[in-house]
Amino acid sequence: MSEDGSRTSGAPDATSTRPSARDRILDTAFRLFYANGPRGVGVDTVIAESGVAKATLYKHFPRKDDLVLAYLDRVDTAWVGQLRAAADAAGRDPRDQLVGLFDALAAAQRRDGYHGCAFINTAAESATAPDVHARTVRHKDAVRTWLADLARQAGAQDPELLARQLSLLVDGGLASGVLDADADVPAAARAAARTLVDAACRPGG
Amino acid sequence: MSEDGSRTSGAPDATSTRPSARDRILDTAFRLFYANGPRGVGVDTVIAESGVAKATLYKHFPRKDDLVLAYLDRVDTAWVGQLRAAADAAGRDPRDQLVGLFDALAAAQRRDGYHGCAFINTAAESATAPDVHARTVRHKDAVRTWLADLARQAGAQDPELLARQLSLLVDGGLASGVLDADADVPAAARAAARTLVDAACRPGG
DNA sequence: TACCGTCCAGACAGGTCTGTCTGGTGCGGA
DNA sequence: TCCGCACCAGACAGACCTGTCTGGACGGTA
Repeated sequence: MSEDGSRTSGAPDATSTRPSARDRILDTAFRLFYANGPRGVGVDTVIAESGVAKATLYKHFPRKDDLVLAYLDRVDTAWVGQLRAAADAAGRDPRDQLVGLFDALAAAQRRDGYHGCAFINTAAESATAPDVHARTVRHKDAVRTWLADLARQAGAQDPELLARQLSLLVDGGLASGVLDADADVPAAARAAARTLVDAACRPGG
Repeated sequence: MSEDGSRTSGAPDATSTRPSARDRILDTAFRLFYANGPRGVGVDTVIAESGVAKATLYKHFPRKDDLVLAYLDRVDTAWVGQLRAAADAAGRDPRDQLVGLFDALAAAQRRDGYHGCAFINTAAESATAPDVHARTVRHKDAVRTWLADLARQAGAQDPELLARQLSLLVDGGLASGVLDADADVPAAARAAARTLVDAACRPGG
C-alpha cells in the first residue's frame, strides 16, 4: 500500500517545491474522474490539466486502469473518513453514531460538484473490469463491517442485518446523487436509519 | 410518442414474418446496453448482432443517443410493470403491497445477467447528458409518486417521506446489483421496508 | 413493365482514445 | 566534469467510434 516516501525525507523548502508529478496526476485524475467518470476522461486531458509529460504519467501508472484504481483507493480513504467523522460527532452512544453517520451524506450533497458514489459510478461504466469490481466490493464490505461492529455495540438483535439495511440506505442516497442532489434525501435516509436502529435495538423486537 | 403503427394494420402471416428492423434493433440494443452500458457498445456491434444495415439503424434512430433513450423507455416500462406486479401479488392491503414490491428486487436479482439499475448505470456513465438525466429523473419520480399513493392508502403519517425512504431502499438494492447479486440484499431491503411501513402507519408514530 | 419504399452490405471520412517512442532540459552527487 | 535520474514536449501508430454515403436486392402496386 505505502509505496511513496517522498514526504518522509523532508522537503528543504516547502514554499518553492510544487507537488510531485505523481501527486499532481492523482489530484487531477481525482477531480476529472469524479466529475466525468474515468471513461469520460482521456489520458491526454489528465496530462494537459496536471502539467505532466505523457511519459511521466505512464511511468507512474503503466495502464490507465492503474490510475483508475489509485483514484478509487483515494476515494475509499476519503469517504470512510467522512463517515467515521460524522459518526464520532454524533456522540458516544453507538445508536446515535449509526444515525449520525448520515450527516456525512448531507455534507457530501452540499459540496460543489457532488455526483454520487464514485465506486458505483465507476463500476457501472466498466461492466467487465475485475479490478474495479473487486475494489468496489472491498470498499462496500469495509463499510458494512464497520456498521456491523457499531450495531453490535448498540445491542442490535441482528447486527449483520441492521448493517446491511443501513448500508442500503447509504447506497440508495448516494445513487440518487448521480442525478440531482435532492436536499430531502439525506434527511429521509437519516429518519429511516433512526427507525431501523430503534426497531433493531428494542428489547422485544 | 406513438409513431409506429406497423402492428395495427395486422400481419397477414405471423409465422413467416420476422420482427421488423426497428424491433430487432431495439431488442439487441436492450440486451447489449444493459450488459455493457450504452457507452461500452458501439453502433457497429448493434448492427452486426441485429442483422441490420447501418443506414436502417440511422434511419430509425438518427443519433445513438436516440437509441439510448428508446432503451431507457423500454426499461422504464418493464421495471415499473414488475414492481406493480409484485405489489399486486402481495394482496389487497396497501401496507403489504409496499412491502411485497421488494419481491421484484429479489426476482430481478435471480435473473441471469442481472446488473443493477439501467437508469443509474446509464446516468453514471454519461455525466453530461441532459436527456438521459431527464429520463432518469422522470422514471424515479414516477416510481416515487406511485409509492406515495400506496403510502397514502396505507394511512402513513407522512406518505411522501415513507415513499422516499422505500425508494432509497429500492435504489440501494439496485445499486449494489452492479457488483454482485448478493442474495441477502433483497431480504434485508424487504425487512427494512416492513419496519418502516409499520412505523409510519402506527397510530402513535 | 415501371415505380417506390424498405431494407442489406459495406466503404469512407473525421475524430478520439490508449500506449510507445524520440529528443531535450535541469539538478544533484561522484 | 560526467553520469544518472526525473521530468517536459510532442509526434506517432493502431484501434475504435460515430455518422454519411453509394450501390444493389426484394416486394407490393399501378
